This record gives sequence, structure tokens and C-alpha cells, in this order.
Amino acid sequence: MSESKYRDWILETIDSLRSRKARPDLERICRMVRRRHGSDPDRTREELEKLIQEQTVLKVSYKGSISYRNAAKVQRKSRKKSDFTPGRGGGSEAEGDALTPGPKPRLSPPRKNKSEGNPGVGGSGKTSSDLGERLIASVRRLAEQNRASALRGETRGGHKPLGLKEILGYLTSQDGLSSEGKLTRNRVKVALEREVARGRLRRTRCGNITLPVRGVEAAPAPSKPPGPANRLLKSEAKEEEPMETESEEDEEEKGTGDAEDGGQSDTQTSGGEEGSKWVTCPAPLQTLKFSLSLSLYPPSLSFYRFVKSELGSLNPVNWTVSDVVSYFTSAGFPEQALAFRTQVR
DNA sequence: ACCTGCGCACCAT
DNA sequence: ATGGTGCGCAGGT
Repeated sequence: MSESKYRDWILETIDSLRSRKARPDLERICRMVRRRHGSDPDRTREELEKLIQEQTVLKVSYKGSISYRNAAKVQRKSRKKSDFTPGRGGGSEAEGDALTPGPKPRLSPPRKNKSEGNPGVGGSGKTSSDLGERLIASVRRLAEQNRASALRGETRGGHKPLGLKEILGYLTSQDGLSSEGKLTRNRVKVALEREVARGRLRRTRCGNITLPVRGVEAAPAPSKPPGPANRLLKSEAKEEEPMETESEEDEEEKGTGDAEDGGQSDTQTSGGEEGSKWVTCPAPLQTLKFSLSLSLYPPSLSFYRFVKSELGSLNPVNWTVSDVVSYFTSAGFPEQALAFRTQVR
């Protein structure tokens, strides 16, 4: 109970700081919550941490410092602020990508991680291969966190598009300062590409990053990063698009740390999916386009733009309905995915 | 001292 | 080009 109270206070505070054009950082949030509600900063910090875990609040690295975002208002691309919902239950799904990380996640990884405690010196450099390793570790961690939050059933469909942005943010906030060899978007991007090419990481059709499917790491070579279009037949679609459908990836560190959410875990798959069997029915471009107009029930400009831009580089002619559904879902448009599936059926 | 508003340079898309 | 972000500073309490 007190929890929701804190959630409101913190969210309110973040919004307030934002509208004031002040960075919503830990210090300001704690101060404002204390001034307005008399809460102890430590308690506020604690509650904020919980909010981050459940992705109600996003911890991000922006322009070199940590900021906290109201997840309900973050827009991945150019989501217009479709009305905001006074209460939470309300309509807008608002959710999308998230960055969850934190210098010190509650989880206690079997591995050591950077001594985030004192980065100041540290010294020398990190080799590029090291970055690759960290990249993989980050993806694993983020995937884990995403699943954990999905279990909570926060929002029906808590998915997690893991993209360069999320990974970069995670890395940055993790080692924070690291000397000047600072992690630049480009640097990470390059390392990411390299790992994808090596098969140590995997890129989904829509550009999200996931761990490679178990046992396939040394992918023959068929998986080429750039052209996801064709080559997608239901026959070999079995392991396509794991999204948050989970069921593989980590195995060792699963129950190790984080006692928190060991609890109930009814449907891990989260609403968006169901036992989708790869339908044989192809979803040609025409169908796709036609469906778009119907899929936009809440007329969503962002979705329209998204599809329009994607259509330019993709060729969904051979996609199955499931492909499209997975694609939309993982891209952050679960509703449209559902609508699409319903119609095409 | 602390809070609020905001112009404008930044940055990602 | 567009739109979110927040530094730095002015002004209010």
C-alpha cells in the first residue's frame, strides 16, 4: 500500500522536475519528495529502486549523468503524448522500451561485475574484446530483468525491445564514469555488430538484440544481419523471434540472486502471445498494408510511421501471420499485433 | 536558501 | 527536420 503512495509521489516528482526542465536525478527526486511529503530520502531511494525494478521508472543515462524517467511517458520513437491517463489503469499502454539497470541491481550475479563502487581510477583501458564481453553480459542481464518484470504482469505484454539504446544506457550506467574512453554510441554499435556477426548475440528482424538461441551460437552463416526479409519460412521459423517468449538463454544464474520475484509466475508468456503455431497462410505485403488501416484503432501516428519506415527496408512478402504478429509485438505495438492477427485470420 | 520558469544548445531519431 | 532533455541563469518565495 504504502508502495503505491510512493509510486505516485515519485512519478509525480519526476514529472514535476521534467516540466520544470530540471534533471530528475536521485538528489532532486529525494529532495522534492521530502519537501512535499516529508519522506525520508533513504526510504524514497528504496522505493525508487523498486520502481526501477518493475520498470515503472526507468533509470537512464543521458548526457553523461543518470536521470529517471516516468516509464509511462517515455516514447521510444516519436510517440505523441496521447492523452495522459490520470489514473494508472487507464488506457494508454505506454510502455515500450525500458532501461533497467542500475549500477547495482539487486541481483547478485555469479560473475563479478565491475567494481562500480570506485571507478575513478581503474586506469587503463578496456580492450575492444572486453566491450564485447560486457555487451553480452548486459544483454543477458537486461533480458533477465525484462522477464522478471514480465512475470509481475505489470502491463499485459511487458515486452522488452532491447536495442542499442537500452544496451548503451545499461553499460553507461554500469560503469558510469570509466575514464575518458567513454562509451560512445558508435563504439557500442560497432561492438554490437561484431558480436552479432560472430553469433554471440542475435538480432531480430526488427533490429532488437537478444541472446543467441541455445545451441546455435556458432551459427553456420545463414544469419546475416542486414536482410531479415526473405528466408523466413514457417519450416525454419521454430526459433525465430524469441522475444520475451523466453524458454532458453540463461540457465545458470537464474535462481541465484534476486529473491524478490521468485514468486508466482503463472503465465510467463504474457498476454501478447499465445500458443501461436506458425500459420501457413502468408501475409503478403498487400494484406499487411490493408490491415494497417484496420489495426490502428487508437489511431497511432507512431505506429503508422513505424510501419511505413520499416516497409521500406523489409520485404514481408513471405512472412507468415505469426511473423507479422511477432514483429509488431516486439517492436512495441502489441495491440496492433493482436488486431492484425484477428483480422487476417 | 530553496523553488520555479525558461531560453537555448544538445542529442537521438 | 523534429522533438525530448536539462544546463545555467533569472526571478519569486
